[in-house]
Amino acid sequence: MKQYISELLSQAVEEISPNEGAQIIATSTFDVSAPKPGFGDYASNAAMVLFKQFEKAPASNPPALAAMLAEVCKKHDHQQTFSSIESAAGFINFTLSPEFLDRKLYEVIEQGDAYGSSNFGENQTVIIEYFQNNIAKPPHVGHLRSAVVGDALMRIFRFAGFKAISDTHVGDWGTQFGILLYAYKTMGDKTLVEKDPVVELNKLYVAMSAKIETEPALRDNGKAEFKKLEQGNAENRALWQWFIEVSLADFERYRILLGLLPFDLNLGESFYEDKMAAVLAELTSKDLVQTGETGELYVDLEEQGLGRCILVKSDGATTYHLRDFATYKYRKDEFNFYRNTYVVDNRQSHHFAQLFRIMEMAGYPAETDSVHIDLGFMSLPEGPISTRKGTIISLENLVAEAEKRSLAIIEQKNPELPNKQVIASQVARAAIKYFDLSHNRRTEFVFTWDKALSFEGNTGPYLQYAHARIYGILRKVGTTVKEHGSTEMVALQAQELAVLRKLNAFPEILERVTEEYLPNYLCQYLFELSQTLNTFYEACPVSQEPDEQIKQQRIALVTATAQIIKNGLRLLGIDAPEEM
RNA sequence: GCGCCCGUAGCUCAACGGAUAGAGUGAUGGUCUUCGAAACCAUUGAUGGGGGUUCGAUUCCCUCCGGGCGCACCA
Repeated sequence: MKQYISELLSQAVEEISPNEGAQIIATSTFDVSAPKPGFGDYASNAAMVLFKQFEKAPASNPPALAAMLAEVCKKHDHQQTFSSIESAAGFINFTLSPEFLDRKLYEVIEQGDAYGSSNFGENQTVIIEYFQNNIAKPPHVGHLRSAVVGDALMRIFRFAGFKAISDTHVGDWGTQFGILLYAYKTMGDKTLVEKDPVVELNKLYVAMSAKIETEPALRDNGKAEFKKLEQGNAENRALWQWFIEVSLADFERYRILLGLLPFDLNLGESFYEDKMAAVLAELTSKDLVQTGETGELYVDLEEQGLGRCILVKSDGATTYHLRDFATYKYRKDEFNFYRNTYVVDNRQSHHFAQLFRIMEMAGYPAETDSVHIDLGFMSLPEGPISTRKGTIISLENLVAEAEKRSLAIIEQKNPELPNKQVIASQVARAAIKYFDLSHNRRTEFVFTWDKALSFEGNTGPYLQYAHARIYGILRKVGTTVKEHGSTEMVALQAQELAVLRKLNAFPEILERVTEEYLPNYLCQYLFELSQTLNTFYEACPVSQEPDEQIKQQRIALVTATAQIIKNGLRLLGIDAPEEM
């Protein structure tokens, strides 16, 4: 639609100014965007932007030019897509006609679950790395954002015609595993660990970290254990393998608990173990690597304000930087990606800036083909989340608490509901996930139970409720939508038009999400759609509407709305129950 | 010291350089014998300070104030 409007406008400019028009269109850009309510469905700033480009302006000022352009556009809108094209304060506002919106309505119904999907992505590959868990650490509420944002992006990118590939990039390598090995060997109890592996291993790691704090020399023992692991020591390898096994099984449990898509790849950092030497050699051959005072190898980025980036420590062990270089290269070679993305909190911005910069210096287009989808990180009222200090809220507790609260509400509001448990868990997950998804992903926020588990206002359950109410109506009327054109179109109420306008915007919203990696746009849209819908049926009866034609039209309207809410929620990884 | 992010209503958050800065929550008042009150309606209230660029700035630039994060051998 924006494309169509741009063409109308370009054509109009050329017509108004036969001499300069074509040239100006070729060299300038103007916007077509969705304005605030009251200014039509689309608005363009073409008149204001283009006015000063003219040597001999066809009008005396931008508003006058806007008026001229609006007139010409109207003349060329042969399909009568718009009921009005008007200029106001220099803008040109396009209002979609009820006939167009009505056709759109049936398009939604016909396409059903596929409505909003596109081949926008042209099957290009997008790698999305998220939910980066560490071996031997239970995921907690701080991992939630990466998980739900990454999961939503996966779904949205696939829907938009990209080939999206997920990778958890499991943390299974590095000094911390040396520390864990050292802890297990000196303090571990095998039978205890076998009972509840991840929790017990985490306890060991926490305990050793505390010891190191008071006795820093112990750290070297941990580093030595990692060195042994890296050099292939059999005992360390076996233990490490065991840690990975139990941890991966545990992560799978969490994935299901949160209702996330299965992961395509779980390539741990250790996967790149044999791929680091080649990258190091490549960077060295490109003259990027220097040797430091104690023998460490690094890339100097001081001049670019990015400090130094250590690749190999003075004890010969590799760093995660080097592993990330190998990761980039592996992904590039293996998948020839269009975009390589990392859904990681913004404390790692510096790391990714270094990574992308160095790859650029080595001749890869990393600063354009890779994106750090940075997240503001979550803290608790008592301060930052800290595994060491034990101030963590486990995902299990979070989900359990949410289910408890949602079940209590169901008991109170809809005690006759069948499958209460199932619905309660769908509603609970909706509340938790939507809470994270609805914030701009960069926003830092403080987690509080009551906010994260709210069921009223701009929340996941609000959207589910709007959806379930529509199904309530459809159950009541007992008929489905008649074929388009089987009844005459009747004049629409303001509230009906408001809903139709919203329906039309869905595909454009999805496009924006893929351009900016911001799922909160979709949340905002679905919330506004649901609000518009709620307002609509406060004013317009459906099942009790006496006029059969109006009734049919409204059935189509709510059916299409339910479809979009359902599609939208699905893209966010949220279930849309028909009753709740 | 250097770098990145942020500052919007009492609170929590939106706003692709665009028009009258939107929601939620809270508070107050109203709406269920009429399709589901997890809802709806009404009232309330905000861009940290100062410069600049622009026809137009919450948005871009500079500066000050305030907050968060990172910066050479953790990941």
